[in-house]
Amino acid sequence: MSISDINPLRLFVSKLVRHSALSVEEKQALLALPAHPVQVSYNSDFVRLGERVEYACLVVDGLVGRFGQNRDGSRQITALHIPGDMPDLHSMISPIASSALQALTVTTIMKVPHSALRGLVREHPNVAEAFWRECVADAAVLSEWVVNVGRRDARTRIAHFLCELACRYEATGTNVGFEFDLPVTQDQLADITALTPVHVNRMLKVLQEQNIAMVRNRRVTVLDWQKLVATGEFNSDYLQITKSQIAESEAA
Amino acid sequence: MSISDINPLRLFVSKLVRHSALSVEEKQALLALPAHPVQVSYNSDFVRLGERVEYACLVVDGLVGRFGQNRDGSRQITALHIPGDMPDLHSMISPIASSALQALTVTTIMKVPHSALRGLVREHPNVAEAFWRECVADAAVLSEWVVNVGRRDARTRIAHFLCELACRYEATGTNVGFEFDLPVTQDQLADITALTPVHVNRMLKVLQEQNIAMVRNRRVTVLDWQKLVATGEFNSDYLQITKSQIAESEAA
DNA sequence: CGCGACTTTGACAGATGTCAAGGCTTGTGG
DNA sequence: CCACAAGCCTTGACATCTGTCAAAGTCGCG
Repeated sequence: MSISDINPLRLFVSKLVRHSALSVEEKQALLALPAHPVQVSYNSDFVRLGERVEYACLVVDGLVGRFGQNRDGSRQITALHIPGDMPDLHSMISPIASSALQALTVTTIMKVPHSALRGLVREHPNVAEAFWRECVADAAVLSEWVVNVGRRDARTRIAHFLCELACRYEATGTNVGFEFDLPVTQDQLADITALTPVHVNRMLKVLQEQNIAMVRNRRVTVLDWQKLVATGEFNSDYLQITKSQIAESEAA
Repeated sequence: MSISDINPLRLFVSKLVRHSALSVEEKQALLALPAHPVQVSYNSDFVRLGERVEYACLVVDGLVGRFGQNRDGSRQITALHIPGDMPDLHSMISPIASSALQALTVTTIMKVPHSALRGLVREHPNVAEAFWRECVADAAVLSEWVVNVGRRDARTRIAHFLCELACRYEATGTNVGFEFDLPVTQDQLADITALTPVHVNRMLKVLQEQNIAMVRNRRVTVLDWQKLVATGEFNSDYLQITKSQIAESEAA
């Protein structure tokens, strides 16, 4: 089953259910949200810094990065979003984009009008709370990224990122196991980890030589999950996902 | 007038009003929130990682850091909170602390029970929205910190931090101008900027030699604001504060 | 086949970290 | 009022990690 066969909103609802209890009606209202799919091409900004947006985006397929930029043009990805994520859910509350969103590969998103989101939230305060909680969860990830980029050396930093992504994919139930897609160039990985592409390359080589993980052809193969977690100093608590919650969300 | 003479909740309300329109009743309800002051001593964690908290904290006086930690014990401050901030407003929605809070100096906080916050929000959905928006604003700062720590060199990074703090203090109206308190040791500054204390010291020396800013005796003196902004590559947009909004909030 | 984008590698440079010693403040107790 | 201790700041010498530059190799695609 390809990811695109799933109702993309369903993925998002599963994600909400991981941290918020929703009634049947609330879930149905969410699934009934109007949304139209848009194909976004590789490397294109589909939300620009400072722009006022009228809709929030749901990632259906592909990968979306939130970008920060420097005077000298060097880029930093401050958040990475996989299918089922809404990278700018917060825009429904704060519609001036505080950073740009870019597709890191060919990706398809769905635009969900703010008007619909706001209507939904007005009817269902509990959903508002779930949305808010979702924003808080994203902030926890941001906070961990500050630590990652600030205080861990290159090899550790990359390992940590791979762990995070593996867990997040696992939680969606669509890309499970010790092998998953990472449709990202080493240049983009450098923008994620705040390293140079050359150094990313070196560290990936080391990770492979040490039989920890292999990144090749836009695909990650975890060779030794224990070691990867250890070298990444990874503790998944900040992601607020647990196996049991995943099982529960499946029933959504 | 000392900062502690102001009703601390008033500072917080002013902050909300910067981005959210609140009615008179809503403001009054906020100001009527029960809260009792607590003195927190230097370097003490008053919220621990993983702890379930029953109240959110309002910084009244002093400085609070949100901490991330590494296996090797090195620390990273992921957010800094000044008087008028609620460092863990989000805990009312997500009560398991995703990181520790520590006082960086002798500080006084007020504990506001979640029950009261949740009651208020139930009565006033518009306040819920303001709270949510406040959390989003905090996330925007986090995002900027990822860029700062990830992509700027040491001197730039420190300059950027000083600019941010100057603007945030200015917005509160309590610590205005080109000189402000920064009751923080160089070790703590290192934890904020993801540098070593030694290197922080070297860079502060450079900033002073270049007549940009002086940090001495827990106090910052901006020698040339233009230069500081330039060397920090600082653009205050992400803080979502403008002079006009400050004026407006004064009327709150 | 050949072009373009990406990856890989080596040699070298530069920024920041590490270690260690000494100087300055500040507060305390005699 | 002095002496001392503790914490903080400052500095220098040196180590290390990561960045820079440049060239060659690989891969996929038109």
